[in-house]
Amino acid sequence: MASGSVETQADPGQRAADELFNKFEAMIQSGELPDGAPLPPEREIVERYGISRTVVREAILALSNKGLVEARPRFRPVVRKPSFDTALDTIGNVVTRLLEQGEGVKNLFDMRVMVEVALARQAATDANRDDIYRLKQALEENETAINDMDRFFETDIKFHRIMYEMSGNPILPAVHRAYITWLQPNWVKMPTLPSRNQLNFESHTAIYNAILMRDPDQAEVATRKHLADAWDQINRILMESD
Amino acid sequence: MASGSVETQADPGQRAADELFNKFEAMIQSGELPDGAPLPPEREIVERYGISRTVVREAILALSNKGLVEARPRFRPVVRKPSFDTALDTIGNVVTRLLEQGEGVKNLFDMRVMVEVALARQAATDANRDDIYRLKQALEENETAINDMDRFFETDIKFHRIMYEMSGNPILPAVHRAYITWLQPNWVKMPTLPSRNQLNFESHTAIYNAILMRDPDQAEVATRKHLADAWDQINRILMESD
DNA sequence: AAACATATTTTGGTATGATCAAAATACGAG
DNA sequence: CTCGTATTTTGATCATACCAAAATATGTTT
Repeated sequence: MASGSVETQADPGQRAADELFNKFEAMIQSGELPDGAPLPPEREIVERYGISRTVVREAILALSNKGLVEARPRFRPVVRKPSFDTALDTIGNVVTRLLEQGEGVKNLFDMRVMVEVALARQAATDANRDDIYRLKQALEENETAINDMDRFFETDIKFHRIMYEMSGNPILPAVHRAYITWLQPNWVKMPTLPSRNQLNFESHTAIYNAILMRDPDQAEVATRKHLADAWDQINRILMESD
Repeated sequence: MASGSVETQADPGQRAADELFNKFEAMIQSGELPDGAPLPPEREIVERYGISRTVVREAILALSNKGLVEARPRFRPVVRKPSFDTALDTIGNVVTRLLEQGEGVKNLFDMRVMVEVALARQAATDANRDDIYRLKQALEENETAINDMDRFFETDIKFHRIMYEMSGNPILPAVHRAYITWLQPNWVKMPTLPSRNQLNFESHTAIYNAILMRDPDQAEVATRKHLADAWDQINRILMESD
């Protein structure tokens, strides 16, 4: 298995750019380059490390591609501390392409259903008073927004977000954001009607009630129904555009 | 708002390298550059598109960073058709760093539990004869390997993999692979004993039986217990190394 | 003729230096 | 102090060159 005894720690055969990349990655990780700070000018890096600009650019490119810094075309790259969010952002492009083919969207949506069902069950079992309060809050906001398309959209997402947050696992809100980001484009084409808002609000209520009653099975049923409705609507749109 | 009349379709402000990147991405997507094919030499690309090598390199760099091609240091980059697997590979580095801090590993593990519980429940509800046969097959392989550490390890993973595959959703096997890849490093330090293998095999059996009995609740219980055991062992190791 | 060793050519990685346009900054007028 | 303009920085791109490793061609041995 092991190949040699070259002990430059990781892999010695790496290019200079990789080495620089690692240095910056470490600096970002350690906070020496705080979140939001701009990277030094390329030429400065060049002389500080005694390497060519080519290498510097490639390293920065890599940082950018991996989401460790945000680099708008002509601007100084800005540090973005890595998080699960940025990690998911990084693969956004690729995922988007993947979704375009075959059952892509359906598969991702199914994953979402799976996760949300699990969250609902978990909530029904474990949610504490505070969680439930927050959920209720969101539900009420949702209700007051039934006639305001934009706000309903927002509060709808928020209700779900709280479900993800209730898990207490910081990975899950990131997953939620990813679902939103990746599935949204398929949603927006959908004409929103107040009647649909009303329906969705009722679905949310059903989920909330099931959680309140500490009934995982009911929470699952309500969640499935809610998402199945949503899928129906999406699906109808997708069919039309084919 | 709108700046100019530069109509390079999408967003004109992109760098030359991005443009080239997109071209290659399209070629990969369309199969014009089939999976496994090496990219043309840099200098050839240079003259074909009339751009500088800098740009070519940056574009290739980006392809590499995003996982669309695989580029070992001194070798010609090789096309790797994007898939959920490669997408997850892409963020592997970052995720690994993220896991190192705080409750990272625990959080990812909890996600895994959540997903596998959902899979087990789903399997108990939906698994068809063929699925169950494959699972049984894996279970038997698992049993015969109890005294062979390496093979047990393999068959252990395979058992779980089949659970992920049974979902019929191609995203899930990719997720499984990601879990394995990201959590593995924390596992390997763990001394494996035949007695532990025996225990794990029994856990697998319990899950299998619950699915066979079409009992989602029992499938959930068995899965939770199995993974909780695994976590106990991991945790013990992590504690020691602190 | 096949296998192997060696000489050539190709090609990726890196370094320099230069140019251009846009961004950042300094500066001066109102 | 604010705003517009002149300077300076700086990112993006290009052209060229060199080196070492990889790919390939060539010749030698069995």
